[in-house]
Amino acid sequence: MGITIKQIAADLNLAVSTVSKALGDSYEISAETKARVFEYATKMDYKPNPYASSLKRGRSGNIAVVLPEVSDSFFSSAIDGIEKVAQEKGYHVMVYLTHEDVSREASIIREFRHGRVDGVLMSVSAGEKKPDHLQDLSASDIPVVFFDRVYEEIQMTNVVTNDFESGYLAAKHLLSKKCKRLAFLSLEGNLEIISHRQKGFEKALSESGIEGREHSIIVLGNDEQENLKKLASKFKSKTRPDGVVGSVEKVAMQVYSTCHALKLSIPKDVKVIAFSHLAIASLLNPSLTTITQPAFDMGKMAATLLFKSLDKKGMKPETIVLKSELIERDSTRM
Amino acid sequence: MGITIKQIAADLNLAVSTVSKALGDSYEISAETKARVFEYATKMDYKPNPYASSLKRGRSGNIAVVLPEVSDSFFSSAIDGIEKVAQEKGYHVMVYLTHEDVSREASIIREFRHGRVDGVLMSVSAGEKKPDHLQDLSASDIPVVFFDRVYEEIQMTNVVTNDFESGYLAAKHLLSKKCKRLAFLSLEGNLEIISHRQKGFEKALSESGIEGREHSIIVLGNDEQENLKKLASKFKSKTRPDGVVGSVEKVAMQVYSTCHALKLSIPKDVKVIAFSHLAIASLLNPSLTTITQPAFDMGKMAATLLFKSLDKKGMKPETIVLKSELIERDSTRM
DNA sequence: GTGAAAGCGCTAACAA
DNA sequence: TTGTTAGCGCTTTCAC
Repeated sequence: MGITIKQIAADLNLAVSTVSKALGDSYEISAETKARVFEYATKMDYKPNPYASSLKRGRSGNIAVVLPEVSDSFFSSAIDGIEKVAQEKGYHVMVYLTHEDVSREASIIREFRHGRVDGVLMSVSAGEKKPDHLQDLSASDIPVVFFDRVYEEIQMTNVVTNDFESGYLAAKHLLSKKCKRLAFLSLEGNLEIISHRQKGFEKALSESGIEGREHSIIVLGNDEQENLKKLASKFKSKTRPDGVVGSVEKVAMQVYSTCHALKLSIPKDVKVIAFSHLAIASLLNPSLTTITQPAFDMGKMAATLLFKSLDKKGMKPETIVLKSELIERDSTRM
Repeated sequence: MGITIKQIAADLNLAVSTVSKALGDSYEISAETKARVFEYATKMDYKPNPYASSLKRGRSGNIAVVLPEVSDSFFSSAIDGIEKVAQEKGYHVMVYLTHEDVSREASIIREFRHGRVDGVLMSVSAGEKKPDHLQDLSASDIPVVFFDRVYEEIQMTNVVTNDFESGYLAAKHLLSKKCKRLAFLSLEGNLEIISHRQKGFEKALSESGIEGREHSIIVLGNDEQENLKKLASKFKSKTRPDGVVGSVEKVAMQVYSTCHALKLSIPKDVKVIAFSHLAIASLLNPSLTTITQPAFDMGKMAATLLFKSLDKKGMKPETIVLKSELIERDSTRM
């Protein structure tokens, strides 16, 4: 371990507190002493022990990022944004993955109430159970900002995109391409973000006048093999959809796999549009029409809001809405 | 913040040390007292303040993961593996991104020598500067495990794949597909992992008997636009390669972009094989032949080795080699 | 079997 | 301007 303040004090014949103040550039300390201390500290590569400071000040300098997974391109970009802001602010980022497991999420979060982190950024995991732990977290005095997958039951600071509108536009897009039987690929587990997208989707359908029974909602889970089976059977049936909205990236990729396996042509047999942030959407076979969220900016924004409320406690919860963008590519071309 | 040991002691009319020992399940404490303490602690949801323990024991319970980026599928899978092991061990994972910036990497690492983390997992960033900071880090008493992008000058524990052999096989693969002008897409910045792959590539060429001037090494950088320009000019030239080895995922995607833009057919005009961990390689246009590293397992292995050396200090540096797998897809089919 | 006390490294009120 | 001291919450010797 590095040198301590105590050691510096001894070496320089000063009191510990003098050194501490000098390092903190306190007005109480003479320029001369400060210079001596700084010089020596630099020379010895002094860095404060983070845990001693944390203990004393009640701040750790760490923030937590709690996510379902990191291999989704949305989340990895969001981390990028978060990490950037954190580095600028001198904070350290602890990453926790829930893998959509609510009980794991709960036990992760419980750890936070005892000082390991000063604030939490979170995208909640899908799951059926009542999220008491989120209530607890928000009731604690540690600031939390939700992003993307928020939980509206509790009033918190949220960073989201225009999901309802995007779901609406996605369906509209497919309808404009003459699709007759639309399917919305949902994700099991009560995510508000999914249901907003779905409601937008449904609104477009009801406006279209085509009656509902032609359309379908397919609820997929966390098990890829299961999903592929479910999709295959749906896509082999008489009522195969000719237009599909993927509510998250993963399910869109599963549709691609299914169509490849069944030798269905995208976009001829099935048109596909998906909520996705994939940088390489344009390189897919065929290139994928996406509703792309500003993932990096959402991460940055969420982190910025978190730091703001760390600076001055007691900020009012607010909800920031960033816009997603529909980018048409070959998977929905006529 | 939660309740403290002191508070428990007061509430239960015990000494602080008694409570501490009881919670530590010390043999000195009577079963009865332990029971009382445990019960009360559970009821009050007591969790030790991590910084107080850290300060006292000299261990933080945190590990650092230092990576170039998180949006590469190799790294995100590796994080997955690391995080899994860490969660099992009760450790917390701090993520730091260098964005291939050596000086940023250096300043990140410097922070570690003062107790914030107990150990470091690292994949070094590409860069020209002499990595003194890595020397320093390895000289410090904090355990470090390098994975994938290691730095062989210093004897450390490493987790790598069979890069030389894979580079060799990649070139062999292209040669077996009748490619005549091979190109190796390198990454600027002296990464050993890249040069191993390149040396394997070159060995295959020299064995093939085809003379070297037909082949090329294209060195790409961190700026995507620059790279695309460089690739476009290369691919428009007379000496356009008809077989390409992408040394990392990103450059392979840039080749795809370039070919799409120039309307070159993969695999007819150019065959492409790349080091990549993309789950959706099979969904690309065309599906991409890959050399796939066991990213998740490498992360797990690296973390496991780190925890092992945290448990008992002074372990000998070792190098674990995991095997990559060549998966042929359409991008190299004849 | 329990408690008192020192101290991890740092900060901050107070004294000199 | 500098130094003394107490204490953040916890662990760990050592005494009772």
